[in-house]
Parts: sequence; structure tokens; C-alpha cells
Amino acid sequence: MSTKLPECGVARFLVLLEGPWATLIVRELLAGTRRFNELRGALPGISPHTLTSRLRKFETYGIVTRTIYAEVPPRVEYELTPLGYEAKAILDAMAVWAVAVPDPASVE
Amino acid sequence: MSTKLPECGVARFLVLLEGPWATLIVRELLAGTRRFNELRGALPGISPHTLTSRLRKFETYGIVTRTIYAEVPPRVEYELTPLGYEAKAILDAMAVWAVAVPDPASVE
DNA sequence: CTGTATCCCCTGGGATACTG
DNA sequence: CAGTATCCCAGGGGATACAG
Repeated sequence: MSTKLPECGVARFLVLLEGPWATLIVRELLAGTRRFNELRGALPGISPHTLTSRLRKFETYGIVTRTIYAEVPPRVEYELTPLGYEAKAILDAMAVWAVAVPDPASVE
Repeated sequence: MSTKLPECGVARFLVLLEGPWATLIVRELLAGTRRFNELRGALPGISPHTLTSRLRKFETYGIVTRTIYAEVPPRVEYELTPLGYEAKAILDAMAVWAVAVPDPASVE
């Protein structure tokens, strides 16, 4: 990120899971190994551009592994590393809390 | 956010705490009531523009209250609502996990 | 002090087309 | 199937100046 955020754990998290799709991709992988197009299908609206971009970033941070099977047609599987799986508790907590927050649209 | 994300709890969270500063502001308020300039001082680099923008959004979602004291000079205090405080566990978890993730810069 | 108003930049993300 | 390459857009965010 261009913005220089303060040095704290939360900021590290924000840089890693930057952007609206990042967290959703991790969430999808939480359910198990996924192939490129399986992820696309599970994330309606995401473009291959974005998906590739996020996946590559996760790889460099070591929270996702990319396994290539030299077959025809080619097959590539993405899977969370143990470290990646540990994010599950956080995503679950995020979902629970967010649902409790009232929707301003329904209020105003 | 312009992007239409899937309908799930995690997505709600992402929309609400959109942007790198949002979460950090909540984190700061977790420590207690803060005035506008106290937040600015605690968040080096944030512009009044951004701070105001995020704070207003939090208000509309009911996770932050804005109390205005008709004094001279004017004083305005921001405080998390009980609902807002409940996000503490999530931010703590985020920080713990993120610190465990290796920094790719130090690896490459 | 607490914002608001402009103007500009940057990056995530979409759309589309094309390759190994 | 699994990407990569372009081009474009939206909006978060910074800087600065100004207002209540």
C-alpha cells in the first residue's frame, strides 16, 4: 500500500488482506483446496486479473500454496498453509460481528 | 464500495471497515474516548479529510457516537458504542495472526 | 479546535482479448 | 484450464486552504 501506516499488528493484517476480495478468497480456501476456476465460480464477479493478483500475494506471504499438476488440461490447486488456516477464527468473528451491525440503508 | 461482493458476513465487515485507516481508527477508540485532534495525533499521516470521512461512516453504522460540547474552543468526542467495542476481539486476533505471518521482504 | 472544500494521485478491481 | 496483457474506472487517501 502506498499509505505508510503505523507499525502495528493490525496494520500488517490490513496490508496483507488488502482490498475487498482478499479476505473472501481466503474464506473460500478455508473450505478446502480449490482450483483457479473453482474460485472464480465461488466468487461471482471477480475477474481473473484480480484473482491472480491476490493469489500471488498470498503465495509470497506464505499463507497459500500453489500446486501445479502437469496434466492436460492443466490443473493448479490452491490451498491454505497451516498459517493461513489459522485466520479462520478471525474471519468467523468478523462475520458474526458484522451481521450484528445494523444496515444504515434500512435505518435512514 | 462499487464492487458488488457476495452476500455474507465477512463482506459486510469489509464494506464497513473499508480502507486501511478504518480499522486503525476503531483500534484507537478501543482505548477510550478520543477527540478529533487526539485521533489525528495518534494516527500519524492521516489527513483530516480521511479521518472525517471514516468517522462519519462509523456514525451512520452505529458503531461510534459523536458528542459535541458547545464550548469555546469547540470540543467533540468520539466513542465506540457497545457494539463497536465488541470488535476488539477481532482486532486483537488480527494483530496476533498478522505478526505470525512472515514478511516477504525479509525473505526475498 | 473541528471540520469542510478542492484537486490530484494511486491502487484495487472490472472487462475483454489473447496465450501456453 | 489457467492465467497474462491492456485499458479504464472508482474511490480511498494526501495536501492544502479555508470556515464555523
